[in-house]
Amino acid sequence: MTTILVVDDEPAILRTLKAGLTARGYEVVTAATGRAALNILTSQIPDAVVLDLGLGDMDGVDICRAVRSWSEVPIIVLSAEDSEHRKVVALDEGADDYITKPFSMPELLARVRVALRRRGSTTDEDDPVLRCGQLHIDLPRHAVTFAGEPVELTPKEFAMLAALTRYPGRVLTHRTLLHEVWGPGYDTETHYLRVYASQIRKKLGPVGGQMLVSEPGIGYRLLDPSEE
Amino acid sequence: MTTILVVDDEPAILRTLKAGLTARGYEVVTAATGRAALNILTSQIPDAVVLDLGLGDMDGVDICRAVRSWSEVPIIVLSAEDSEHRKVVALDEGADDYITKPFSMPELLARVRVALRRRGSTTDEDDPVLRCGQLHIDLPRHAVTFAGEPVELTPKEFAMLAALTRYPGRVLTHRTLLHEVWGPGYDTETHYLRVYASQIRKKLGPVGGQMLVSEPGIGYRLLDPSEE
DNA sequence: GGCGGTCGTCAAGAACCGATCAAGACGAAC
DNA sequence: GTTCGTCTTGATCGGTTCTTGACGACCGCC
Repeated sequence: MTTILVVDDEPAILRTLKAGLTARGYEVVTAATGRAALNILTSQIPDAVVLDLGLGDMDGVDICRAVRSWSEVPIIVLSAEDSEHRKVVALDEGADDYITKPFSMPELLARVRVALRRRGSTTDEDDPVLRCGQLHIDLPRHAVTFAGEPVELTPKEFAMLAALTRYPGRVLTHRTLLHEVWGPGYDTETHYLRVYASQIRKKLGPVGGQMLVSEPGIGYRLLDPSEE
Repeated sequence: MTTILVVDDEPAILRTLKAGLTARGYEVVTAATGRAALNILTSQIPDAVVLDLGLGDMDGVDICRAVRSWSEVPIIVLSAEDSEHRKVVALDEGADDYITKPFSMPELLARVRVALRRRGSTTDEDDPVLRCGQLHIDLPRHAVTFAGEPVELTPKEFAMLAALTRYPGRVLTHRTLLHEVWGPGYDTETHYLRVYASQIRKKLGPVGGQMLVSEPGIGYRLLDPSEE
């Protein structure tokens, strides 16, 4: 879910913006004061910020500067002033875009899309990898290694092991696992689990295989060595 | 040295822009036609582009779209038209900003700084030639070579191979590939992928063909020799 | 010790998926 | 309108994976 923080002290504009953005499927968080906005931005960073410069309690430019000290979240500034100097200052202090009121909703939405597009394309960090002891599961690559050695798993085997690795050390019930891997309607096919548990253990080798333990009558669990 | 490409067919504006940007220490390259601009952009990618939409020989939006197929260079669009629809289209087709003429030089400079600031933080060197082992893909020219030998690909084949080469060694899911090449609405047509994977392998030859491997049940992947 | 329940392993058939070939549909260029 | 190249769709083959059944091991309980 893409979340957008909208900051404006005029309830009418706030309402319009929220409606327009929500209609496009964004999750909208609102703030009516600069203080409230900063509070939100220190706890959960949204995917973009739409910020009215003319707030009651503080200058929008100060908010830009403050936010920029800890986050690169795109900021789209709205302002009633068409002052060139104001624009330049806001843009230089961290705003990514500056729209002069009155603005059109389609244009604002287009500029929001631009801001989000950029964010999406630069998410070039390393893959999120699930770990449990020597077991590494790279979800986007669908690659599994144990003690550095690659492990070849079939799709179902992979799904089952990934489900277990998501909650290291915790028991997943038969039902939960079947639901996760086979989908609904397989709640009673516990035999599948035995077969796949066996194959996974075999493929993980004599050492790794011992990580996958069954809790009789309940389900399966992946031992988390960091907890022992 | 920071280089900016300025595209405008009116000599007077071109001169003004060049003077303003040069005074701020940027290296300025100019083009008076869309064709000239694309020529420059296929060989050396500047750090930012200032593009007038109203060119004599082609529509600026088409330039945006074309450039976006191989580069993420920031594009700031200038236009005499204040049409909302035009703005939305340009922004959605790849423009990063849209300024309506007449504009002020300080504002333009501020927006150029915003564009460059972003680029600076995403150390994302913009090479229009993708490489993966002996495979070279020249995006702007739609040219592919393997081991120096040219490979003739159809548009769809090219798009699919380019998508894979953008992430060497990574699995792209069936969904992702279909989305990338055929657009939304083809999520289930995995047969297309098999047909095209087969054709690409054939055209890459016995050696190159082995680079394209399928991850059963998941998607396809281009082997990255530098990783093995 | 016998018995029912659960778990683990093995193996075979079925179902599915991927690769390839080939023919028809479609669209652009002339 | 014809021709050419590309895209789409169908058919088939070979291989892998999934499902299913059989069987033995283990445990707690009567």
